[in-house]
Amino acid sequence: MVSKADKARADKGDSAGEVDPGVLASFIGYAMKRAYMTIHTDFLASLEHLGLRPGTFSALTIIVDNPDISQSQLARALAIERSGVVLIVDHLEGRELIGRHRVPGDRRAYALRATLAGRRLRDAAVEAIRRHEARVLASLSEEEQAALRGLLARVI
Amino acid sequence: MVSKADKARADKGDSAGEVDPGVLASFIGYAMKRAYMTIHTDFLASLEHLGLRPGTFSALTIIVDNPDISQSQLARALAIERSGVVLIVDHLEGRELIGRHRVPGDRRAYALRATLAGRRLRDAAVEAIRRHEARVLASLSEEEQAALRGLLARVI
DNA sequence: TATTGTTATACTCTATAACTATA
DNA sequence: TATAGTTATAGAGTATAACAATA
Repeated sequence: MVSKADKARADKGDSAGEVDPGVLASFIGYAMKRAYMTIHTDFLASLEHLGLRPGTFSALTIIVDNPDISQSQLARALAIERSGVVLIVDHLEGRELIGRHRVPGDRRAYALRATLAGRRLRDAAVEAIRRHEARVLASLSEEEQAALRGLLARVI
Repeated sequence: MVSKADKARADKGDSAGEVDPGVLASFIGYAMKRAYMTIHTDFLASLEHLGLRPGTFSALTIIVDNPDISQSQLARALAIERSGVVLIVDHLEGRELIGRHRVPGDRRAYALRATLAGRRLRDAAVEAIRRHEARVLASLSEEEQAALRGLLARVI
């Protein structure tokens, strides 16, 4: 059965669903991208109220879990260039979420450490992300989530 | 046993592996991002010799599979703004991979159609991507690839 | 009034290269 | 010579807003 709205859209050649994904649908990478984008959009929204973006959250949580990490080590952990880390660390330091401390014995490097406010914000973000993941993966059972996790790990 | 190189790195605090992923490792979204990035990097490399990027490839293959699609429809299919489509279509048209044809009865819109060269380049890209996927998913059996595909579809 | 395509503009993320100070 | 951090700059991708032509 074709609804009036469907017919109107079909007549105008204007339905989003009418576009054939074609060969794209046969690529597992296409499904991966769509799933990633779906999750990522909700992920962004779930962190927005805390003033965090993916890059700032990742950096903050790694610093919390690795006290006295250097900027170069952080760059490798985030898989970005050191020049990019400077901007993120500037931002986090400006918000007093982390501090740049001197390293005894190497005056080139900084030892990055989260402040109390930084640890608290990280914990709040983790809670927000747990709620986000529960929301986004609601259609999968515990077993299926574990299976997905395992398959993704095998790809990496 | 600790190798000389490992010891040197440990002494310098310089091993990439020494950074604790911490709570990040407990997020399925983190595994998804890493798997997506791994695949995406190889995907980019697999299209480079054809002069295609993800955006230009996606647009080209959708145009091939949907002759006479409009730019607005293409924008919805790619989930980007119409202004972005203009640039991609300009590029593909400049390389004579597609043509902008007039639509009888609506002088506002274009009907996009791939040229012979466009269809051939699309087919070559599909072959390159099939090789890329075989490479990237080599660690998974056919059944596991199907399982991954199904789980990703459920997330979308 | 609404839609199609277009232009101008800006923002985010990331990379490259050159620089300084230290090692 | 090599490394840690910094700065300046540029590129890709995308978004927003305003516009002309057409519906």
